[in-house]
Amino acid sequence: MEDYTNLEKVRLGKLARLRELGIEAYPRRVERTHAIADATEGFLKMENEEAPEEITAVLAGRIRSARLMGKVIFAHIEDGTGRIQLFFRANEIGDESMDFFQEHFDLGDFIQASGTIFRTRTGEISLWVKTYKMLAKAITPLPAAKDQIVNGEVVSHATLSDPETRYRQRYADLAVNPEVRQVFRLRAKTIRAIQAFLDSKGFLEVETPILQPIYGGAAAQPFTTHHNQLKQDLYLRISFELYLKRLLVGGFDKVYEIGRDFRNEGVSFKHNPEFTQMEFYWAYADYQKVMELTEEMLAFVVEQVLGRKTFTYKGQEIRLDQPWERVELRQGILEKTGIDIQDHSTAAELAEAMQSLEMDFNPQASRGKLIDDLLGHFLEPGYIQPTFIYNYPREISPLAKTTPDSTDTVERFEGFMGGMELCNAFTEINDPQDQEQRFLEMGRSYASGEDEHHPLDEDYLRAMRYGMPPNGGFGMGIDRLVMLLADQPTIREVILFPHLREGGE
RNA sequence: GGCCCGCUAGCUCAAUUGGCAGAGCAACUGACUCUUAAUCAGUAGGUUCAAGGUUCGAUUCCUUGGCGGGUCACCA
Repeated sequence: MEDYTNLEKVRLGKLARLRELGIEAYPRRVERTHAIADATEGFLKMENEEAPEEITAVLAGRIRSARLMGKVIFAHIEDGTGRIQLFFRANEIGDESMDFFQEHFDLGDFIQASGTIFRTRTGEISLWVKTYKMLAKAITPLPAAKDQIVNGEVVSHATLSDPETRYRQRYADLAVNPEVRQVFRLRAKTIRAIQAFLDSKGFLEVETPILQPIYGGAAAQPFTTHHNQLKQDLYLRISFELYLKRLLVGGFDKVYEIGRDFRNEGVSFKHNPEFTQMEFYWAYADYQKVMELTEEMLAFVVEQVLGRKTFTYKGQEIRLDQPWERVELRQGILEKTGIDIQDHSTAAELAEAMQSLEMDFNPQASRGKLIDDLLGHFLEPGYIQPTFIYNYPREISPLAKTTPDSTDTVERFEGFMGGMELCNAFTEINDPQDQEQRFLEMGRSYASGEDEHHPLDEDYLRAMRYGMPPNGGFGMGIDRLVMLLADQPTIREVILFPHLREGGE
């Protein structure tokens, strides 16, 4: 058992005294009649009536502040719906009951209090307490215990700000930082809005395996695990793509999934080892149609979540009330670097041309990879307003169809916003022989690297041989979208329990 | 993985050139019958991330390690 701090020992002493008195500090049952917000709302309604009647309520919540003034006590309690002031006065409840509160209750404890709702002389809606009882004794003090409500906004005067403690003890962070709770409400709303949009367009939400015998659909290192009974190695999925497209073969024309992907790679402000992705696949559509749907979807989601079609991210206004910028990748690179990738058909030539640029790159990289590097370095950070970059190198897009007039460019686009890649989509390959060829090419290029081999998904090819409708596919990082909407600088602020290295305490 | 920065009381932070480790809030004792960062008086609270080194003396300087943050690299 871990050592208790002095502050905790004091509270354990209070807990022990409660037990000596035969008082249950963690009772099973609560007699609450109103959520705090409901009680407040009811009082406001009643106040405006001709013949107001007294509102009696039993409220429950966590004690967030207490002002002990001898014969009178003010305290604020908070539940999931809001905050209200409790008012205790010796005249009503007696000295003994006043002392009992002062001796046994601390900030952070959960309390039940019954009484009538009224306004104090300063106008604050409060509960005039007649009886009260302990609901749960807190042993450890909450880290930030001082805040104030000014014009309905909570102003913290002492706050939990150390990021490590905030992420490791998210419960404490959430308990004391209401704006953090707000981020996760916004996150839930965002996901609901995406579902509402896709549902309204006739998409079916499905669930596909997270434990997969073969991983695929993206370029990433997987996490591996093992099924003991079956003596089988398994991978945590790195994308949903190949399973969702199997469903198109099965006759579902429009499917989507929102769920967790796992990538065994570096961690950064925009990368967490597990992250939430949304992918949809749309039969009889191509990447142009997907682009249009993307515009419509994001405008809808932003409006649903924020109530308007513009928002501010890192101090810049981002507008979803107009069509996205559309830039062909080749043109974009030409404009920003002066290099026309069309003029450099091999990796060596392109690398040569890139020597003059102020940028580090691996001269051994493939042509596609170099083009992607140029995009990431010179274009991506500048796309604050919603922008589609389209027509990508074939060799970094093994699941996308080529454009009609080219053998090395594919019908693919990525969407950018706030200087970040947000989504990725293409006209999907549905020719099984083309797909097999692409897999084999990827296999070769991986084999030339050393540690990585990309397994060939034979079952996926078998599915495609049964006939797959032409389709457009789409993937979007939900965490990044939430970062944008909640104006948060790192992915850790939008994931409840972000990954941290073990230990540290 | 490289580089830079940080780690001091429960929380937020100080500490001069290397010279007795401090403040506000929280806690404890007391006063106070409409306060709201309540106020007032008093008390207590520390393995300064860890280990080692230099020194008469280390929160401070050096080495190694841990964790976090930033950044670069990696991430078709």
